[in-house]
Amino acid sequence: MTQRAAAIPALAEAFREHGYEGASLARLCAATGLGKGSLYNFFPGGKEEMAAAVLADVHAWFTGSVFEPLRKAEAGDPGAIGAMFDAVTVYFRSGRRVCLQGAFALGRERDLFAATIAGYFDRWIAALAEALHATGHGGPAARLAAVETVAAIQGAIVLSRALDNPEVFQQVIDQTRTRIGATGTRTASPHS
Amino acid sequence: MTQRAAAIPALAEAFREHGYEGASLARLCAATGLGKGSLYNFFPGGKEEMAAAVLADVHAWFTGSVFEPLRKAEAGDPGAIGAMFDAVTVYFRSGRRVCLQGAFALGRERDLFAATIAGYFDRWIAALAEALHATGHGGPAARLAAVETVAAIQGAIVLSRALDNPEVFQQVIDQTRTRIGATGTRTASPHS
DNA sequence: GTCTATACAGTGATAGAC
DNA sequence: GTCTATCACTGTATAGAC
Repeated sequence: MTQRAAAIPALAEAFREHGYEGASLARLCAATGLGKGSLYNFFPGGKEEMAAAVLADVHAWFTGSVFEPLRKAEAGDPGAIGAMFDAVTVYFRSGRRVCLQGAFALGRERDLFAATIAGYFDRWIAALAEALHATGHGGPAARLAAVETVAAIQGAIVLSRALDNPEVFQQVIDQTRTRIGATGTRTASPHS
Repeated sequence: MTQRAAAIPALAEAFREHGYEGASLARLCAATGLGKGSLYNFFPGGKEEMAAAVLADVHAWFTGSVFEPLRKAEAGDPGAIGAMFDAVTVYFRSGRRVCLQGAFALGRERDLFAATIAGYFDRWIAALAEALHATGHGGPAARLAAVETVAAIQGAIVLSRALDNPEVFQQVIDQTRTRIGATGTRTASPHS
C-alpha cells in the first residue's frame, strides 16, 4: 500500500513528460525503478489504472493545497486568492511543468478520463468562484471571472511552453491577478 | 504536388484527433485514403515530415487569414481585432477543435518542432501587438495585452474541452474581446 | 505512383520461477 | 512481491510487384 503510493509521483512525472501514449511501460518502469510485475501487482488495471491513480493524486493535492484554502476567503481572508496564484506558480514551475488534466483534455486520453478531468476543473472553478463572490464580485460575475482565470492559467502554461519562456507565464499570471484584485506576492524578479 | 497538398488537411485532422504519437500510420492512411507507399512517396521523411507539413500549412492559413488582416488595424480599421476573434472562434469550432501547435507544445512533440511552434506564436503575438498599438494601447502594454489574449484563447480551448462545454470557450473569448475593446460580433446565442 | 508483403523493434499484458 | 521470459499485437519503415 505505501509502496504503491510511493510510486505515484514518479508515474506522474513520466506521464507529464511523455503524455499518456508516449509513457510506455518501459519508461514507467524506469521512472519508478520497479519491474513490470511489480507495477501490475500494484495496478492490476495496467497503464490506465496508473494514470487514473495519478490524476486522483493530483486532484487530492489541489483539494488540500488550493481548493480548500480558497474557502478561507469566505471567512474574510482577502489573501486567499493571491495564495492560489502563488501555489499554482510553484506547482507548475512557471509553466515548465505541464498540467496533466489540461494536457489530457487536448488528446484522446480525454475519452478515458472525461469525468475525472471535468470534475477537477469543476471543483477548481467552483472554489474560486466562491472566493471571488466573498471578496465582492457579484454572483454571475464571480463565476465568469473564475472561468476566465482558470483558462488564463491553462493558457499561460501552453504559451510559456510553446515559447519556451517562463516569463510569459509570470506575465499572464500577474496580469490576471491584478485584474481580479488579488493581494499577495507579485513576482519582482521573473527569473526561475 | 497537388496530390500531396490535398492530403494535408486529412493528415491535420488525424493529428488533431489522436495527437502525434496516437496518429499511427494506419490511421493516417485511413484518413487520407492513401496507402503507406503513397504517403512515403509524398513525405519521404515519414510521420515527422507529415506533421511538419501540417504545421506549416496551419501557419500559412493563419498568416493569410489572421496575421495579415490584423495588420489592417494599422491602416485605421478598428474592427480588425474583432475579426480575429471571429476567425479563431470559427477555426477552433468554439473549442471543439484543438490548436495543433498548442497541443504539441504540451507534449514531447515540442522537442521535434520547437522552432516551428515558437515561430507560430511569435508571429501571432507580434501581429496582435501591432494592431493593439494602432488602436491606442501603449507600446509595452500592447505586447502584454497580446500575450494575455493569445494565452486566453489557448486556455479557452483547453478548458472548454476539459468541461466538454463550448459555452465556456465563448465566455472566455467574449470577456477577452470586450476587455481589450475590440469591436465585431459578440455571440448572441452561444450554441453551436 | 500506388499497392501488397514484409522486416523488425517496440507495445501492453500475462505466466511462472524464485 | 519481484523478477525474467514470453505472448500476441501494433508501431514505423522499407522493398518490390504491378
